[in-house]
Amino acid sequence: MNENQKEQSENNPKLNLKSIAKKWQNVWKETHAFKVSEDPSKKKFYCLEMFPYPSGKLHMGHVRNYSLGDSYARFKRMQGYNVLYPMGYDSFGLPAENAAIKHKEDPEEWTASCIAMMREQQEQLGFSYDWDRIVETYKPEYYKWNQWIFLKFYEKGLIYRKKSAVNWCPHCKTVLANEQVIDGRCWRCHTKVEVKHIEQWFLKITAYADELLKDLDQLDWPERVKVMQRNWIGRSEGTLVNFKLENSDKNLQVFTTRPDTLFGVTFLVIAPEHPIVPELIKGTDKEEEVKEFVRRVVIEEKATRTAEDKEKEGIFTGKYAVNPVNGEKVPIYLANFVLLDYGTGIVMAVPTHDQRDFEFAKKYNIPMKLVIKPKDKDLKVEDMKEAYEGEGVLINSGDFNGLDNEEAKEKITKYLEEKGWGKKTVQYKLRDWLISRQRYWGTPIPMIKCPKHGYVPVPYEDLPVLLPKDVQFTGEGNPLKTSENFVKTKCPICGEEAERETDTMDTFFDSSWYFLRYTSPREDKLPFNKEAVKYWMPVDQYIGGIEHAVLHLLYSRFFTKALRDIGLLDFDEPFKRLLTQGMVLKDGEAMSKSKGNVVDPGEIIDKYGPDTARFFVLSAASPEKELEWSTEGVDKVYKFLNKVLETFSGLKKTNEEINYETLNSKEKYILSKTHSLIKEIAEDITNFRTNIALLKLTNLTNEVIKSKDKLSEAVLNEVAEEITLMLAPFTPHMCEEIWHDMGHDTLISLEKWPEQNKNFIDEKLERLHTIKDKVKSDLINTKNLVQKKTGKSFTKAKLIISDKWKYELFDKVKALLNKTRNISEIIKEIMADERLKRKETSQLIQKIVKNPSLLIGGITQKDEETFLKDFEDELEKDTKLKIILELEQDSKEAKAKQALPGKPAIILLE
RNA sequence: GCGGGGGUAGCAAAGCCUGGUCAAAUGCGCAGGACUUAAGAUCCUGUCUCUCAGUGAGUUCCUGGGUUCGAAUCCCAGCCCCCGCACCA
Repeated sequence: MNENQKEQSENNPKLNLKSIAKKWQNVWKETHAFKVSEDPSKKKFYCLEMFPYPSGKLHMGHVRNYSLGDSYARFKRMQGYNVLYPMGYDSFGLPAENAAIKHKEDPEEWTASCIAMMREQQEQLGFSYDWDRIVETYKPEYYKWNQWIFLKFYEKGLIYRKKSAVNWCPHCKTVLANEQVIDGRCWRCHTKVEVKHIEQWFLKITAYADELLKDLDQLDWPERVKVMQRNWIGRSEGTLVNFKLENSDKNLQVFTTRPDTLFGVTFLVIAPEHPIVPELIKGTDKEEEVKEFVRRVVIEEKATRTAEDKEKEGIFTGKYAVNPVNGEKVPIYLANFVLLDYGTGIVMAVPTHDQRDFEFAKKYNIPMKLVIKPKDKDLKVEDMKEAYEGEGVLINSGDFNGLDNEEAKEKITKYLEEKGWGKKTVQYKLRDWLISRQRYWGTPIPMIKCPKHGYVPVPYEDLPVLLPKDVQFTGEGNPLKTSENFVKTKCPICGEEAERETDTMDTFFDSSWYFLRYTSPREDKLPFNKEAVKYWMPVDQYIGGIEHAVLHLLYSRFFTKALRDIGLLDFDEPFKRLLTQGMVLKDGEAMSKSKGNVVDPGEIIDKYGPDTARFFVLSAASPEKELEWSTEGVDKVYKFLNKVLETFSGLKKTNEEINYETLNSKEKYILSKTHSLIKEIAEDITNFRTNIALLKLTNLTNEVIKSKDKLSEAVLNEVAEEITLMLAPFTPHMCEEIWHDMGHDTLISLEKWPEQNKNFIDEKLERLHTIKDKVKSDLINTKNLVQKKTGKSFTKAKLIISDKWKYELFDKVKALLNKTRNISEIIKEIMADERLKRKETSQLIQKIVKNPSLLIGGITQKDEETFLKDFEDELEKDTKLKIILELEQDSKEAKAKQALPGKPAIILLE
């Protein structure tokens, strides 16, 4: 488009991608086009995007996420599904509170205004949400149900309070869940996390560890997300073994996955912060020394203690334990590499068969004992440079000698169980979910602390416990503590003076069930309406970032299971299918303010309109992969869309029946291609090959536009209509405009996906046209080349489509086909003939056998002729050469030739 | 270490599941042409190597083997890259 045209199209409101967007957004709004309700007569589809934290402005990641979701929802709607496609805001959290501290703003107002801004941008992009179902977690009508669920979980014993070492972020001034600590740092601000020992509220997610693990198998999720969850849950089977403390009747219980090495234990190691340590060393001459060690190691930050390259360090306690199976006396050590919160916090060490124990034993000169011998060689303790962790046969293991070590694991465990010295067990890495937060902007935990009755739940009828307004934001301590009205209350049991819990809930609590709320957002008797949930849930397609692989996605699964066990749900998993979309990059890096490479969606919408932004973001990369932002790419899309709008909006709606027999080959070809695509595109969208779908559509559209003069009105209208329908999920505003212009009075957004007419599909013709392009370029090349070389100019060219050896082949295959249908046999037979031994031979045979009609001419004579005629015209135009097509009339050859047109020979004539 | 995903032309990126229409879509880059006073835009063509007035030949999809009439595609082994988890006993 040149400047003039550009101006024209921008001045002409009809052709302006921006102004039509507004227009159709208003129409959708006024007609409540995307409002849905439960309709048992229709199949439902629940399409969900991870709801945003309302920071006020959309970033490209949001645009990508929602463009994917919206096109999917729109596509499903066109396929006839009753589509639930909602939006909401995860609107509790620190930024609002920080704004309050910094700028003295009211968190509620601040949040509301951020939501308003964000929503406006979402509306500008034309997403087809049912805005009547908006869910905002900071509103009492939502968080009331957080509290309700909290109380239900509490009743069920899924919530408890305990004192433990917790992760404390000094920057956010709150505790964090394990899932929120990444590499020893806060997930939000990346500050190094410290350890604090305080009493906090926990959610018993570990009660569901096994089910959370097992049910992963039934989910249609990206493998890597499932793997991350599996790792996080970290199930391992092993054995608990009791070692007697020497000169005492105390037991030291260890967890091991290698009971087969039990006879090789030469020492025990205890986590330094283990509660047994003080009594163990009390009154011994090692007491001071050990205490000093514990102080040093435990005070060290969590992050560095568990770092990979951290050197193993330990200290002997002076005490011994007794190995139950052989009565051996083994020394007890403390060491920094043993973790209190995994297993029992006490480890049996077998230096010969565990690398860590090996290193530790070397460093502290502890003896070693070999108990497993590899099958193919002998080992000697003195020669060992590292532990032998492989398979083998047991030695030095009493009655178990000679057993295969895998077998020994079971036998030894069984033996321990019989003797009462140990038992089989399962360990998880998953820890209970700490949900207390010492911050203001969250759901108040509905508990009251009575001096007499301890923690007492707030009665259901008193919900919600509202966030007070009269609080001080000082940046120090929990603001809730500053509201006397809030803190001071009466005990629900005795009516005496009591204090409210001032901790609030982790915001991940809010997001763990919001998808249920969407099904019945105004329900006021329960968190959600059971019937509505029954109709809509589970979510059929969930779309969001990978960063929630073990946070939100794990918590929501847990909530679903827990709510099921309370009797509110009757399914096990919330999200059937998950797409984790890739990041949006600029210059190979994630967009960030500090790098200054942020592209603001607002500006893009302003400049190019929403359809361009959506189309680009969907077409530039496959959804799971990273997307590199490209200004030129956006320009190209913009031009393409303008071209489509310009060309298609001049057309009329289809009212003529197409008389297929009378069509020329170009028309048949375009029809065939369009109708093939109807199915292909639907499949591509379903499988999130969105970029491929758009690529195919672009190619087809360009082809149609290019050859529109060769198409009859009926065909052009028909094809344009179908293409517009197929583009509608992606560029809905433009398509509404075109649809309307064509003379339809319906909304294209609510139209049906086009139906494939199989009669229009002609694969051979499509092939023919592919070959045509090659022939054309060959001819032009040859002409240019020859003219250059010879200095002569040519006015005529003769094309000969013939392939002598193929005819021979055809005859032979035909003869053989009477005998057998076995491809291999036919091929072998024919390959025996030297004259026919060619690269393509076997391919041709395959084709013939699969489709014997080729032998009597697959494409009709008429097709061939119309095709060639078209072709002739086109060639002449492009090459300024008169083409003489030589059709050999000998029936057999002609038929073969028609069936399989090869690359023709070119003869130029002066 | 455990687990996941990859390695395709100058680059980016399809194809692989379901082997043959694959010298391999598409985009970028590069080259040539058309249109233009020119630039831009647009359109057309080419872009592994050789050959070339004639349907051509050779060598390719990380490497090496295998299956098959036929392999980018299936199987085995190896090399390399990216990502997640990790002193979890």
